[in-house]
Amino acid sequence: MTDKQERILSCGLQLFAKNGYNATSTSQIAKAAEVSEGLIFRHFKSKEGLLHAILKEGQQKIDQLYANVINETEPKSVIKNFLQIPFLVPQTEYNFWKLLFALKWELDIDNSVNQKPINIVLTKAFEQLSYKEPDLEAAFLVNYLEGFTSAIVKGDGVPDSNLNAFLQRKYML
Amino acid sequence: MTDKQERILSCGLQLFAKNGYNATSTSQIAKAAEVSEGLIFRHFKSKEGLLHAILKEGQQKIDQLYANVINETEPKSVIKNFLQIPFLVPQTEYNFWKLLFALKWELDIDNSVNQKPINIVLTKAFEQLSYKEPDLEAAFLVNYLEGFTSAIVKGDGVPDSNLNAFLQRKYML
DNA sequence: TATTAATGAGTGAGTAATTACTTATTTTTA
DNA sequence: TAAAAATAAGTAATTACTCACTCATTAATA
Repeated sequence: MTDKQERILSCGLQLFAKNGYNATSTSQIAKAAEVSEGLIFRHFKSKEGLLHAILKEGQQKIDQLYANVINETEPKSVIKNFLQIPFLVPQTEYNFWKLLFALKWELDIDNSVNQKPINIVLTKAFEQLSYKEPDLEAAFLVNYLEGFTSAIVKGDGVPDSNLNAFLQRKYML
Repeated sequence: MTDKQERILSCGLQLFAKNGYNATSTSQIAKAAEVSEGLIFRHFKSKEGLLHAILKEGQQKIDQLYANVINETEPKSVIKNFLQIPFLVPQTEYNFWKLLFALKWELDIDNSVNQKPINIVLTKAFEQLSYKEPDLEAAFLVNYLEGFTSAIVKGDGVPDSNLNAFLQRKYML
């Protein structure tokens, strides 16, 4: 991975996140990365190739984030860690999350593959805590977190921890 | 409002919702509406002008949807009606909601203007029901509904009423 | 009432600029 | 010195938008 290659990835992420995939041209990326436009196509074949390279790089970070939930065994900690997810994202990675949310609508790139195992683990946790309808409890929280994450990534400020503290009380975590 | 004018609005909404604003060209819209491309600019001045005309037309439907919550006085009904919102959207209007969600990321057109009064009314409802932290209860549900609505509009199927029934039990509505 | 003037809807053929991408060539590196 | 990295200068296609024009209907005038 050369220096210019990294700059293309970085500037590509930045511009895609800020202005959207379709509204960002390869010439803009080249100019921002101080690189000839042709180099983008030499390294990534196409504009879409560049996008997927960017996504692949970020996927590791997502997996790492979800690992705290999936690898946890104690049911209360599963729920607690799940609700903590948005607070574990460093602000430097907000661009990547912004891009993910946008792509869900702009193209049909859906990242919900990772959400199925989360849902299962979460359901199991509520089950162990003797909740009457564990699957619906899980679905409820998953939808909440989607909305919450969307809001903080959109506003790109530090997430409000009051709501999280409130939920920890509510669910006695 | 002439027939062709209506066709431009309708096809514009359809294509913007399906493929995104930036990925839809005015020539595509003209072809779909069986209209000369120039007519779009005669009536709506610009591509962005067309977009805003489409949004203005749909805004009424949103206001109508939220009215059931804001005009309600009985606190339990406020919460109940709020949670009902996604089920009141006819499938014929899914395109419009899809467009709203996409625009939130693609351009910076935010529709959260309407959400502030909802939040206030919802907080007041929890207050009247003697919840200890009504503002956080409201924020929790607002985030949930954002995630839930996003999911059903994205999957454009009929929303699952199980989750809603579950919440009505949970909050004793 | 007959004629003229004015208006708005609609079209088709343009425009310059930008798009994603290619190719031939040069520079850098191992 | 051979291979890889990088560039400059292209390409055809598409973009949002404009222009000059026709046609039909309505309003004003003689």
